[in-house]
Formats: sequence, structure tokens, C-alpha cells
Amino acid sequence: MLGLLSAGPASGYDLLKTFELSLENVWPATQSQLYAELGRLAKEGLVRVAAEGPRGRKEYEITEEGRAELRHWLVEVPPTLTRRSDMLLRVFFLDQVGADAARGYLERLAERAVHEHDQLRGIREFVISQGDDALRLYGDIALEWGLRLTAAQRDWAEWAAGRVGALEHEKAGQAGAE
Amino acid sequence: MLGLLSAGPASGYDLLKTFELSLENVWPATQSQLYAELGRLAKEGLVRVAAEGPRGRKEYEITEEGRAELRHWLVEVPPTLTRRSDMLLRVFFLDQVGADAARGYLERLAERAVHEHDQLRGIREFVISQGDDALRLYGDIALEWGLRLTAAQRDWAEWAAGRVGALEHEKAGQAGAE
DNA sequence: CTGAACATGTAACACGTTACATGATTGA
DNA sequence: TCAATCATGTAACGTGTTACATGTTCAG
Repeated sequence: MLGLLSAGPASGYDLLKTFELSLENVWPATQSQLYAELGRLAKEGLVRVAAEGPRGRKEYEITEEGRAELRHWLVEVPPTLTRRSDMLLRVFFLDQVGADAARGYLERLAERAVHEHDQLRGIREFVISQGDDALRLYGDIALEWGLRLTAAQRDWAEWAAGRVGALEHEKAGQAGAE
Repeated sequence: MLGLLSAGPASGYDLLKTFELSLENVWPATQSQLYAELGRLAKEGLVRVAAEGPRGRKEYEITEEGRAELRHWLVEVPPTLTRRSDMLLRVFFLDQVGADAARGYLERLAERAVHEHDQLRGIREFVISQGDDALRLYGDIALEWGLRLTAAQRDWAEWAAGRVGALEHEKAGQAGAE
């Protein structure tokens, strides 16, 4: 939220739309959370109500303290390593469902990755055509990560499905020979 | 937990050690959570106390219902897409700290990825030498994902740092020409 | 005049974390 | 005997989600 407000004042409702539209893929947030958090940030002096509009609209702006906190978080607080992937957790126990179903699971992962990749390509087309320089640069860098991640996932899932398939045939061959 | 118990009976303490050692990178869990969850699973009939040992040790085993639930989760419940990456979120607001600090951030990401990659390579050395066939296959597939992910992150972060650096020089050149 | 969009807020619930709290075995 | 390890459990707290609850403005 400090990041979004650093680009200019906005209401809780505005921020909500931004989260839903552009930030949804990296940091989903709900309406309740947003309003509650705005209250907290205001109490801490990191944001302030700059103007009030119709329908009870409150336009928030970031304060100097808020900007300092944002900069601090950006470069000094170490990013957390992305742990906890249920997609990967399942892989550990895939022997419980047999090679055939396991291969199916991995193939579906590959398909999903292709689908996500295509969606991101669509978004990039759209983003390239607008926005200011800084946002275009960093937005594009983030998008590129999405593209590389989904491509890697597709490749890996296909490779893994192949390995499971090879084991499947090996076993079948042995069974036939016995 | 059902997955771990599907390989054989274990106590809460045993499971805790497994989470700390091998599952830590895909699904960290705390001691409190484990014991609470074992109680819940037992109440639902997905696990049962198979034996009691010294020091109040309770050995749990998975029930048929538990096994069915595990298989159901493995192949029928769609994996959640890994959202919410604060590492990527920061990228969106990197223009707030200037090109120089932004480049530093991305370079640190690259270094971190290299470090993680090396660690995983070490783990693979260790894992290859032991374990049964099924666990070796799927454990290795999971490890391979970690290797590909960290490699992709290194490449991306270096590429991104390069792009930011290029912008930096361009701006400097313009400033010098004015 | 009416429905969509704008706009904000609270309450109940679930889950995860940290800290608290206790006790039994066993090997050196 | 004493420290490490084994072993289990509860309580307080923070954060996020879903659902509830309400009211305003504006375009057609």
C-alpha cells in the first residue's frame, strides 16, 4: 500500500481496484484487509487523509515517514524465500497414487504453466503500450520473471512426466518378462 | 502429515523432525501446529494411535480413510498457484530507491539464488546415495525443480540488473550531454 | 427511478507463530 | 547425577478470509 501511494494519493477503493487488477498475481489483498490496514498505517503516521470526497471517500497520501519506511523495506529488509508450495509438496507423495496418476498430475501442471504463460504474454502486450518509463521498466522486469517461471515450470513438469513414464514402462517390461 | 504417515507409523515428535529436516523447504511447520493437527486428524478418523511408548510417546498410523483423503488431495484437489512473492512485489516499487540501489537489490537476488542453488546441489549429492526407489524418484523430481527455479532466478536477476544498469548509463549520458 | 458502481466499515472464524509449561529417559 | 534429547501439550497474539452491514452518487 505504501508502494502504491508513493505514486500518488488514492482512496481505499482505488487501492482495492489496483490490487484486484494489477497486483493480484503478486500480492492479493481483500477489501476488509485494505481498510483495516489503512487505519493502522494512518495511526502510525505512515499515511494521512489528504482530502475527503463524495460518498465518504477518503483520499490517502503517503507521508515522509511512510516514504522512508517504504525505502527501508525495499532495500534493507531481506526478502523472504518463497517457501510452502503445495504443488511441490504433492510431488513428494506421488508414489501413493501410482505412476499413471502421477504422470497425469505432472502433465496437468505442465498444461497449467503453458496457460499461465500465455496469459502473461497477453498482459505484456497490453502493458508495453502504456505507463510511464519507471513503471514500464520495473513492471516489465516483474512480468519477465513470470514468463521465465512459467516456462521453467512447463519444461520441468514435462521432463518429470517423462521420467515417471519411463519408470512405468520399465516396470511393465519387467512384469511382462517374469 | 498424511503423506508422511503413509510411509509408516510415527509420533508427533518423529514428524516434527522430518518437517525440520527434509520438508522444511517446501512446507515448514511448527511443533504446536503438528500436535494440534494430529489431534484434529485423529478426531476426524484420518489417523489413529497405533501404539504408546515410553515418555508418553504416541505412535500414529494413517487409517484407510486417511489414505483415501491423501489420494484425493494428491490428484483431485487443484494445486494453488503460488501467489504472494514479496521479492517480486518490491520490484514494482523499485523506482522509489533510484537505479543504483535497485540494481543492488537485483544483484543480491542473483547472489542469493546462486547460494540456494549450491545448497540444493549439496542436498542432491546426499539424497542420491540413499532411500527407496519411489522416494528417490519423486524426491529427485522435487529437487530438480528447486535447481531449475534457482537457476532461472539467477539468470533473471542478472538480466534485470543489466537492464537497470543500462538505463542508469543512458540517463547519465543524457545528463552529461545537457 | 433504479441498478451499477462507488465507498467504507465490522464481526466471526481459521490458521500459523511465538512463547509458555511440563515431564520422562538415557547416556556419559 | 545431570545435561541432552525425547515427548507432549496449551495460551496469547497477529494476520488473513468470508460474510455481514450500510449508505451514496450517477448514468441511462
